[in-house]
Amino acid sequence: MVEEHGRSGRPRSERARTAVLNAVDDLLVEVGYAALTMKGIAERAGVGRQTVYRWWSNKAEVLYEASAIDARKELSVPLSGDPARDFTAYLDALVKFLAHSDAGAAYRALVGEAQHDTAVAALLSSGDILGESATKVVEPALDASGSDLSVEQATALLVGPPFFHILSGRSVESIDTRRLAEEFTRVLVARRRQDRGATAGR
Amino acid sequence: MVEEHGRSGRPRSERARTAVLNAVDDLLVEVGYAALTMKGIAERAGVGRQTVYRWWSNKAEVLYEASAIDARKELSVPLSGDPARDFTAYLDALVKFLAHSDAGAAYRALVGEAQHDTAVAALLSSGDILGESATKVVEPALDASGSDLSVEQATALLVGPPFFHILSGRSVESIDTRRLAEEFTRVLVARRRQDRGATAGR
Amino acid sequence: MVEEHGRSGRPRSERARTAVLNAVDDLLVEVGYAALTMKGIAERAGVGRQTVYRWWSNKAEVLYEASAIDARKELSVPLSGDPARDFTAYLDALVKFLAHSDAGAAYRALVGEAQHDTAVAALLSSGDILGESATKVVEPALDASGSDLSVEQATALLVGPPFFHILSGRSVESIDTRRLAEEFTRVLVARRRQDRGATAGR
Amino acid sequence: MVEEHGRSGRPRSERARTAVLNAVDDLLVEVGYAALTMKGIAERAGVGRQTVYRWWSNKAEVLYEASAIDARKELSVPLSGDPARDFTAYLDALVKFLAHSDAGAAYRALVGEAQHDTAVAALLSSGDILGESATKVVEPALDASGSDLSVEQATALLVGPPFFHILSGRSVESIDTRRLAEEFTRVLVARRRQDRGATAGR
DNA sequence: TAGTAATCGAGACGGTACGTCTTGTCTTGGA
DNA sequence: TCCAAGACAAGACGTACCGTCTCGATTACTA
Repeated sequence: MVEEHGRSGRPRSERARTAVLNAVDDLLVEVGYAALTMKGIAERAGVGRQTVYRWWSNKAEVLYEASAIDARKELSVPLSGDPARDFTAYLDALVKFLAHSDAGAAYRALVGEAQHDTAVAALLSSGDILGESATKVVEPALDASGSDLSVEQATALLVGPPFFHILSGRSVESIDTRRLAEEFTRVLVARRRQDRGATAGR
Repeated sequence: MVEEHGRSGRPRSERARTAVLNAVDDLLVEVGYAALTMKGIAERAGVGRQTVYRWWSNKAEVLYEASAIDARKELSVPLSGDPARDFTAYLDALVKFLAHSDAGAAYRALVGEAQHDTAVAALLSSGDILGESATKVVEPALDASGSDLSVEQATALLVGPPFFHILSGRSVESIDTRRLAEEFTRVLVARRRQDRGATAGR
Repeated sequence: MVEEHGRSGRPRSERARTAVLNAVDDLLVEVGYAALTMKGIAERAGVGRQTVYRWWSNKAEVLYEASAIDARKELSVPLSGDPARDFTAYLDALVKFLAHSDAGAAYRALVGEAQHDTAVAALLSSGDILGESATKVVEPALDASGSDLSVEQATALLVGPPFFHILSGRSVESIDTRRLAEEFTRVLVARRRQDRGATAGR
Repeated sequence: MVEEHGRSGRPRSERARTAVLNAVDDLLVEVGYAALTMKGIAERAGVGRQTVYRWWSNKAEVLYEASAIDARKELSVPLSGDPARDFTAYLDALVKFLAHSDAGAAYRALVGEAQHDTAVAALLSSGDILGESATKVVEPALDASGSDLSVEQATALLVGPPFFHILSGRSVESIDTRRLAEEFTRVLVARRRQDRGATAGR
């Protein structure tokens, strides 16, 4: 990929860009999301404030760019071919991400902000980190199962319970990922067995 | 319970209290959570700022007190005795609450804030609105089903999918509450049929 | 003197009155005039705020009542009959009062406040502490000298120089009270010698 | 002197500076010193509060900068060479300044504040407006007279009486500047006549 | 090689919420 | 009627951050 920018003028400083992203990473851990400010980011990065505003319009955007790669990495699990095993592995990764990782804390903060800031909501929708990662695990099994659930519905069934558990402040220890994976598997399979019958009334 | 206040001194003004709660209700709808400020609340209520700070330590507390009653009311559904029907009714109420009501918008904002503010997290935990309302619907059916799921696990299975769907910004229309209720019912029942067998490997 | 008050009702509490005056005395020394507040006075005195406001309308009034007696005492010097000696004694007392005593600090603060608060100005005029004390020393000598200066003019000549010196922040050490007394004496005497002559042109 | 600012960064706005100084001038006349607030100054000047605080630490500093130039101008009198005439002219200017001018009201307020605020006291000492202006009139005559009074002592003798008169709230009309100038002249001269003699006892 | 133009760091700008403080008034129960 | 306690509406305090702006100083591409 060739280096290209709007024609002439000084090119964007890669040094400044990475300094900002690192500063956000550090500050999120040190002071938390609430105390994270554009001013603080710029000062920590040793960068002018205008430079931050030039490339990101608010702290959510910086944070998103700074944590999205880590998030995707942490939510990526190798597929074994055994659905139940893969679901369990994914749920383990998901719980670890949401409840214990820095990138997960950033993600939770962004989801929180998105509840009352449409710009942040759009940002999160543009790269649906949780949805994409879950889809990779769910889609193959869903196709094989013959279930009539949409991928979206299926991922919500898989991701929803632990997501709710953690975001609503319940204890992480009481999440039984193996059991959740089992129940999810059963839902997919059950659907196949009842092709003609139970859902006829709908 | 007798009206009692710390012995001497002017008693708390009920007029001021309700003015503040009403102001918060109004302002949330008018300007949104982000633009909701303690200063703005006080001014709208025609109340001194000190008076607001005296009884609530931040906007989350005021908002919680102002919306909790509405929230509980909106999430309360009469039980018919037919689990599947009750689950559907509850999920309908839940979706309507989370996605369309003012109290639900307040609740989502508070859940968001709780992700990076432990005080708000504690506040929400102190009166677990979603958990309590779901428990009323889930517990009777769970007891009758003989399933070994804990109430907490079961409510997460019921509430999690739509909760995730809405908070992660997916379209509300694609939520099929009847289908979710069905699957949830199946999970409870399935467990009973397999008392000896499927879960033995755990 | 008989205890009298407006007819019926609870009589004024002498305990509260002295507690307030003592509190003001203490607080002036401890925190200074700027940090002296009606609230602070009431709390320090263990008295309701309304009680303070009932009897004094602002901190200047309380301070005036609390320090006027001390002030008068500190500025009262016994007359010897020798004008120069009496003037020196008075000036010594004046300098000590203005520059070093607590009552003097209170007086200076009140004079300061009087520059932009007519209520305080009226309060100070009502009991002209400096004028009265100076008059006691100046008037006898003035009468004896036969000078045509008014008492007011003469006191200003005596009190003015050290008053200006201290209130304008000059070093107290450079005040030579003996010399000031001498010059003042000379002014009184000189006037007599020139009854016919120098002032004819006026 | 070259315009220099700390190297980089946006330079100080002269527009904001003069707007603040003008606002203070106006507000002092309109609302008085007591009701003069940093908030009010900023709003009147159409300037952010931070901008005011950035360059002046309290209202006294702003007021000092805003009125010092006027004060110096009002207290500057041309010298005729005739001491008595110059003293009278100076005293007239002084009385007019202290009792009737806006800059004088500001000065009196600052002197008042200085009685209980060491920062203001230091500010006034740093540019001794009254002392400097008086010195210009006193020093030449003092040198010529051969009196052993220090300049400081002599200025206190000249300035003190009207200063005391006005700041202690006495009527301005009863100040006889011609007479005060005469007496002051006499003090200087008297000293010369008694080089050997009267002061020997000291 | 000079000119053009967008970048960079720094930091002042107008604006506004923060949470605290004091003001002077009011409303209790008790003396 | 007074008193202590303390809540009330009002509004200034000094600080923090917002997003914009204006500097001088780089750093490329373009002519």
